Amino acid sequence: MAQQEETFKKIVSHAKEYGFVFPSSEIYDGLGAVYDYGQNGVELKNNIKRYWWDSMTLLHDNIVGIDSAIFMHPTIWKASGHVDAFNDPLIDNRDSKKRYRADVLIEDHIAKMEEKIEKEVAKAKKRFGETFDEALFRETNPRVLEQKAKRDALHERFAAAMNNNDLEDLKQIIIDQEIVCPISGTKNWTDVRQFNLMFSTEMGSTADGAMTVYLRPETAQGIFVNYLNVQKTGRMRLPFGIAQIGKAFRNEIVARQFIFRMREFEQMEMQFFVRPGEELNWFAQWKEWRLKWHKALGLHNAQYRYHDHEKLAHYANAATDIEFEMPFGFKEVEGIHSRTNFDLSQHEKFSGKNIKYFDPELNESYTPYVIETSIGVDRMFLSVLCSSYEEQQLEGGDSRVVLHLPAPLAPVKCAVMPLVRKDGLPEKAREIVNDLKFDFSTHYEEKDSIGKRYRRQDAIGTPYCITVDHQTLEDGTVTLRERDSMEQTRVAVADLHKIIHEKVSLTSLLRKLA
RNA sequence: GCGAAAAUAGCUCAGUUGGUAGAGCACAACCUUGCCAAGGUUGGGGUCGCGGGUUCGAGUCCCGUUUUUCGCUCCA
Repeated sequence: MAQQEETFKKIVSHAKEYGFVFPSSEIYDGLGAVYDYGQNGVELKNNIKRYWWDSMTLLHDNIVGIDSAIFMHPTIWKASGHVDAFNDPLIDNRDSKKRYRADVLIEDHIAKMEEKIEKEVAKAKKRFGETFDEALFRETNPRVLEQKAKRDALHERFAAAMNNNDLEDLKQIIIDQEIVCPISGTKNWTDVRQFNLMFSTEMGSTADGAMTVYLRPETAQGIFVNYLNVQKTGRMRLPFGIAQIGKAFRNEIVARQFIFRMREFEQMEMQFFVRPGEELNWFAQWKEWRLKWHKALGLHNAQYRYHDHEKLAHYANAATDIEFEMPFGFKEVEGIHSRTNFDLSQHEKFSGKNIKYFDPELNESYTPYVIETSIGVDRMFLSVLCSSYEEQQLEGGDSRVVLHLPAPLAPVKCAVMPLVRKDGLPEKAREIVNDLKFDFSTHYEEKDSIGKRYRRQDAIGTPYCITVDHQTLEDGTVTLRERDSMEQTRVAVADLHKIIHEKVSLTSLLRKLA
């Protein structure tokens, strides 16, 4: 584990040193949990997005894309449940230094009261045996009734406090009920504080009553509120999907682990609309397809697993994560959720508009069910970076750091370098660059020894290095050096385009999915 | 937000009981070599995270603050 932490640190510095990821606002000491993508990072990220987008929109004739705005009508977040669910009242125990959700503490306490009642009942049952009338006992036993009354009173007070956002009363409940910290066993609590995980800002001038709007905490809602626009204008029939890539924002209490959890992040989401009753079949299908998409990358050392959710979110009737083994353990990279018709029904309720789908085959209207696939671009980026990174020991005691990036994702596809900086070799190399640059991201390098230049390209994961030497001038061939094997082959300049294209184009990846 | 540790050149770090800021790598120019990094010469680059205090004098001691890392906590 310690070694993996070391490796992770090295990956983070490598990402900065080679222009993949920089801390945001670095010259002002940085901004917590916000990062910028550098010259190589942005290329890698764009390539990941392109791979996902094409796999959705090109390979499925029933999936189309949209790009919805980050600002949306605030009521959308009431309908989706984010206004309530993203507001957590938190409380700390001063002795154990542990932080808890105040509402969870109280709910646990209520559950304990429930247990007490059940214990009473079980005890009586044991005592009276077969003749025991459980229903009657529950309604008449004074101790059970007393417990029930206490529980109901607490429940009512708790619900009121939550509804009114009464943080003081939440704390008072914890004090009154003598709830102790499960770790320290003490009642030394701080005040309850509210953490709203949605960023908000004002739209319009404050003079005429500005409206509070939120930066979206997920991109999905932009798809839900547009699904009927797309369905009607695109003449889509169920089942069909809408894909979107975009930024989302969450004011995380603690955001750490590099770009794994950021306050501003990017999602690639596809919402797939299906007939009610068919959702679990489609859920299984997408679960399979999505893992295949990850595995098609053929990442060095990559490990994946499914993690099925036991405790489901309020909107879901099935959910699984695709987890990837990062240096800090298996972590969620993608979520696949069967969201039922929760979101669309909520929007129907809150907007007052009929947004049902008319199914011409069944000749009836209904609210579609939704399967969501949602992937964090930045997490995907991190997983690709981590599994590609290798410190390789070479023969003769040498070592190199190489990124075994899948060639179609690599920020630079090939580097052209003259063996020496004279005899017309630089000019010849420039000529080759000027031919290749229209189709591939191509670097030209003439500084330092040839070996050093190879190492620099290895460090950013460039699949091919093309070296121009004296023989090139005579017979029009160059050496083509492959990143992973370091092997060199002599090829004609005229064949370069075809050879590189075969290896670095997205097409080869996409064909694996078909 | 709580606790612990850290902050000196682009990177990795040294800097003695407080006394004129250093090394290696990297970077730039030139020379040399020419197929798997670290040859030579020269040069650029730091108000030592920031703000106070003690002192004749602070990178070094004291206080505050910011940021980062780790742990706790949270995670649709």
